[in-house]
Amino acid sequence: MEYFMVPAQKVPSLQHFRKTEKEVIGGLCSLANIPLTPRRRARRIRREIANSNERRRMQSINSGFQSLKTLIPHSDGEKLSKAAILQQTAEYIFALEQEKTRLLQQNSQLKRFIQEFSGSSPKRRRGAEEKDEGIGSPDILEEEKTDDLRREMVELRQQLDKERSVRMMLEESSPAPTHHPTVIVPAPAPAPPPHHVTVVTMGPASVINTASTSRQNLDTIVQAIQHIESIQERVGEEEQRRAVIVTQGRALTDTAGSDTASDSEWPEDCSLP
DNA sequence: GCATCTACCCCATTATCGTT
DNA sequence: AACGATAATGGGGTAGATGC
Repeated sequence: MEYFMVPAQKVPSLQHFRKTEKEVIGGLCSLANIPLTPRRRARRIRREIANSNERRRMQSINSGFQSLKTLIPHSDGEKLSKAAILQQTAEYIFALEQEKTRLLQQNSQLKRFIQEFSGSSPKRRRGAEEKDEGIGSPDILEEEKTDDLRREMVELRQQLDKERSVRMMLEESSPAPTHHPTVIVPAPAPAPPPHHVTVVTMGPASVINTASTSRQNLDTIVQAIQHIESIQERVGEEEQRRAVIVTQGRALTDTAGSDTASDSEWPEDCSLP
């Protein structure tokens, strides 16, 4: 994180970064020891960088899938393909929306009951009595109405308790959604113009954005170097193995004419001018 | 305005690995 | 062995930035 805190004067401009990038690329080529024309060499490096970027992109997509997986109810250790994760997420959202609608309806129903109860205040009741005077027995009607409401209230309360217990059961059976830290992928927001950007003039978020972009570029190059190094290592190991075989006087005749690992690794580059 | 570069996205292909 | 899922890779398309 120290990387992001460097004072503006000490932060190299992207122009400078490009220069160092070229140096790194030059180093990469010499490191790989590949007999390439400069154009092909550059192309090769660009491809490595593109591959690294693509790898990172896929990783971010996968981390998104993992985040989704933690949010949908599923049993621990259950294997879910990406397609299954998407489908189940859609189903889960649909179910949640339905439940929300149902709860909202229930809520408004309860509100209506409350209003009716508070509405049947002594004052209003008295008025009703005056109006109904002589027509029948208002007290009995009022009692019936109250009984009905009471019954409905009890039913609703039972329904609510039932819902609650079902929900508790569901929560216990399915793992609680754990919010693992997800890989934060820089938003595809247009990056500020490289040459006009200094850390001084930008807000903290922009600083992090630009710095993280540079950091990512560096990471990409480092990954490319590591990739080429690993290829070299494999080639070296292969050569060592062959040397051992030769010194032991048990060299295989077909080994001499076979392609090297590097040949198969760089087919296009070595076969074309 | 145009050519070039770069980053990003998308797709097809291939390799690998686990499951049936 | 067949099959499905996934990762890696190569290559094309495109939008935005930049230099001329």
